[in-house]
Amino acid sequence: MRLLGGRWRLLLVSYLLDGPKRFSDLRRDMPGISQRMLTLDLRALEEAGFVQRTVYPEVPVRVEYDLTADGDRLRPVVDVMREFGLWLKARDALVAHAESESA
Amino acid sequence: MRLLGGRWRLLLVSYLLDGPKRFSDLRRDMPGISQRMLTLDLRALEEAGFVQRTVYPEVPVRVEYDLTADGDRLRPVVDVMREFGLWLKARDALVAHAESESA
DNA sequence: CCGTATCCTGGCCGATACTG
DNA sequence: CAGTATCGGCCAGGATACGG
Repeated sequence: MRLLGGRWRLLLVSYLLDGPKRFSDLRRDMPGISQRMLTLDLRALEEAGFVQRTVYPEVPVRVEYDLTADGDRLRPVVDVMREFGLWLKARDALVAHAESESA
Repeated sequence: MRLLGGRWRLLLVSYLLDGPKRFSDLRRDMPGISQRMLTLDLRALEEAGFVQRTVYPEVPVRVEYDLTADGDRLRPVVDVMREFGLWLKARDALVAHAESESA
């Protein structure tokens, strides 16, 4: 939980599971995240050995983020969390519907 | 993550998966948690419909916490997190060992 | 035994401005 | 394009004391 407990990290990993992404790709995928948090979370995942950062010295510069083999170990975690999240959303929608019926 | 992101909640659920527990049982199981956080997290899980709280009006009073059917849906989440946590711990132990060798 | 009330601290996180 | 620097709000979480 210390590693994954942040608001964005697991979501970030879930996008990287699809393949390498550029910084701007991730910003687009995650509307609402600040540049600062994206950087901080990427750095934390990099230090933990889950993300590989590659800089291509072009102009303008291109930076790619990719999961390492260790990072790919997060796939089952992401999958089960995603499944649970969907179920939870469906359940709460049902509850809300039932309440509007009785009202 | 909003629901489960706290430091203790998933651990709390993992203990409740074994069966109903009393407040004092949970305090024993989770050394380091404050009475305050235990209460707050139990209340949050109760409000979310994952935990059933039962008060037995004896003297002294006995209170039991049990997972609901919905709460039991967290079992796969707990399982996968536990597995990942164990793997991570083993990996970091290996890394620490390798570093002490090279030093 | 099972809490609540109160106070306090650290760090998550966002907003904004600036740079190679 | 891909960041860094700085400031500040807010809230999770801990410590302590008290109550039914």
